[in-house]
Amino acid sequence: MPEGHTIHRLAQDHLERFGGREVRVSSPQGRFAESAALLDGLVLDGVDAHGKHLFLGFPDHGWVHVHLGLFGKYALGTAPAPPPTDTVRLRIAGGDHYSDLRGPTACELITDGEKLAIGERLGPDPLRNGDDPDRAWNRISRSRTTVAALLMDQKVVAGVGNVYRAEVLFRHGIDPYRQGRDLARAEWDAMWLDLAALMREGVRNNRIDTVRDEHLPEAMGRPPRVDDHGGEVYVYRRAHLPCHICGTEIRTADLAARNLFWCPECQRR
DNA sequence: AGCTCATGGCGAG
DNA sequence: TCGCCCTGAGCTG
Repeated sequence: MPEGHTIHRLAQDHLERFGGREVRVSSPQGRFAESAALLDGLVLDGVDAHGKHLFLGFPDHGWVHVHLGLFGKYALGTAPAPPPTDTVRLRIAGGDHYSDLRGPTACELITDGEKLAIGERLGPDPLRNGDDPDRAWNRISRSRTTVAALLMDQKVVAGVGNVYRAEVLFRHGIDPYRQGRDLARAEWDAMWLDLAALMREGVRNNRIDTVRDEHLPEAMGRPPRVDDHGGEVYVYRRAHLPCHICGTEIRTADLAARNLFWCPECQRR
């Protein structure tokens, strides 16, 4: 489930559970074992999240940089931690809690400078207070690339993934194939604000819900539905099903090696 | 038991 | 644009 909201939630959860505490750090799977040994017994003294990147800080040892990629998952739980299975790349344990990381694209010990460099190549993140949507607008407004591709480009906006992309375009009635330079300033400003609100709710609930109350199935006189990824959405993974608003068949296509979903009626050029 | 697919991203060409 | 890396769930047989 890793889009930006997942990472910010993980940062929050790690801070609450382990922040300011000595922690046991290990790598049952082995690929992070050397670094884990360096950190074992130290105090976790800071966390940060930017887009889909998570950073766990240790005094004088820099940061553990985690990127979940497509498959990475965290399992958080209360002590006693279960016997670690051989796919746990990173286990952190302390107090009454443990955290197991499996399948990440990145789990590496990095310096302050390396952390800064990662931040510098990322666009503004709707979940970071003070991040500036103008930086994204500068890219978008000059680009012939489709809005759908721009939204997934982490150098343009950090933290948006395939679900938020599809859903925010639907909520603003924007054809995913429109070029960035054909987007109006007001449209981008509205999408940015909406992303910030949706993703904050995503952090709170630890899932993605994008359907407005008045469009929920019950309000529309339909039975409640359970979506595959666990939230209420308009178009994501709803290929060939009727649009909740207009009944038109939701379309799907490949775009930059990812599945795109949209309603051709509600989202017109 | 084996296949396919998934909310990512990187480097080679 | 393609192939590749990471893991697990949900099929199929």
